[in-house]
Amino acid sequence: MRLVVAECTVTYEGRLTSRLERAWRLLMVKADGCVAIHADGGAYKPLNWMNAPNTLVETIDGWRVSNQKGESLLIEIHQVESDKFFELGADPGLQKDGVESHLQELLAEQPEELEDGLQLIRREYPTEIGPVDLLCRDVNGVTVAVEIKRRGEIDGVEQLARYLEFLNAQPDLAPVRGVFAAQLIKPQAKVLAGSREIDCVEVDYDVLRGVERPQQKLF
Amino acid sequence: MRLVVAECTVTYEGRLTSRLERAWRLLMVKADGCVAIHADGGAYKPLNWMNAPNTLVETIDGWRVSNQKGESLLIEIHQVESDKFFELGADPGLQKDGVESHLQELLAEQPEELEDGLQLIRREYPTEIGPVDLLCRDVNGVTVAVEIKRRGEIDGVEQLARYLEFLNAQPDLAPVRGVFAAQLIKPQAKVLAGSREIDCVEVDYDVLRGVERPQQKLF
DNA sequence: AGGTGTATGTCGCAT
DNA sequence: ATGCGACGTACACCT
Repeated sequence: MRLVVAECTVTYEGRLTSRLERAWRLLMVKADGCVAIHADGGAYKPLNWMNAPNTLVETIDGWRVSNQKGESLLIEIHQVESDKFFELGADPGLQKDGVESHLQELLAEQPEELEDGLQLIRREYPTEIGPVDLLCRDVNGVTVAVEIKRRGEIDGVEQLARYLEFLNAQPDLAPVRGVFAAQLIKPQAKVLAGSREIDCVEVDYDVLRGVERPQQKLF
Repeated sequence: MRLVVAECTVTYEGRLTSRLERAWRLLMVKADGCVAIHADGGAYKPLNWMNAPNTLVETIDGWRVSNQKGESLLIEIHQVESDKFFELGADPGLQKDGVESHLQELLAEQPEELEDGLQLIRREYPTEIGPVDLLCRDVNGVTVAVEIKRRGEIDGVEQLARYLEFLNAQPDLAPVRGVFAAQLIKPQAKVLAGSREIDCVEVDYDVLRGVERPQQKLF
């Protein structure tokens, strides 16, 4: 990894056009060739960047980074305060303990947390337009399609509506109604769900875990 | 900006749990206090980070970064190769050109670039499910909802279809038809738009700017 | 502070 | 390659 602290002026031309006026910034070049220009603030996102693969040409005036997609980053370098190279080696990578898939597991085990008497028919029920998170049967014997999101927004409701349209076209399943489940459902998503006659349920991840492993809550 | 190259082991607990095994990485601390941990590859996104505002406590073993939302980043530092501080000063900021808002401004001024005789009723017309980019009236007096994207993809068509559904439920506006405008519209989006009876218009940003400021193009 | 829409989103996975 | 969904999305803008 090469780290350069320099006073620079930058122009990006590609998916949009942007310009950075003359100032001191950090230029980062990683082993894969990607380039990022960081200011001293504004969170982790760089002001400008160019992902790998790209071509970096170093001239007397600065750097010209370009790629095959027609994007280009022109870095005019006026003064350099530091220019260092570090050999970091490969990274073992980030291990995540997921939340999204876990939520689906928990609700598949405890569908009655969504609605009294709800019983699981199948998880990841396959359809031509994609898998339905949970297919269930309610207390009246009616089929229920459940879409699960960590955060419930409009596009999740749309997704469920498409599934319902598809499932209701199958005589052996119809009628099928929908339940939209998420840890938090946004107002606009609730409005759209209401207009599509889809029920909304907000679920608490910690409660679900407690239901799953009640012994953790007893003492 | 403080740049530390160190061999470290990292644990993040917050919106999820994650772990980085022992390896050499770059630790970046910006003036606003935000912390980012970069590997030597994998684009501009850091492996882990903590946005400002937060609290950084430095101990003999490493750093503990935490915030008020209950997130924490534990950086165990085993070896340090470099630890440098640079005073970069404030950044004049990134100037962008060619994003959706500009396109919307230009088309609001020149709706006839979308369709002959089209007249603007209102920009950002509010509905319960979100603002319609442009609400217009066509040469026959029919209401037209315009959705503008930089790049026209399926979800943009879906968005417009939702607006049309809601607008057509209002007797004082109905019937409302849709126009989907973008610099480039993907084939699938065109197909979907066609099936929803939504017109597609590809607009040229440079031409729109020329229409707005013709004197710039004359010489 | 909270809600909503945009992003040079990025990233991963399936087709 | 393209499409699609998730992301600790981040971020600006508005109420």
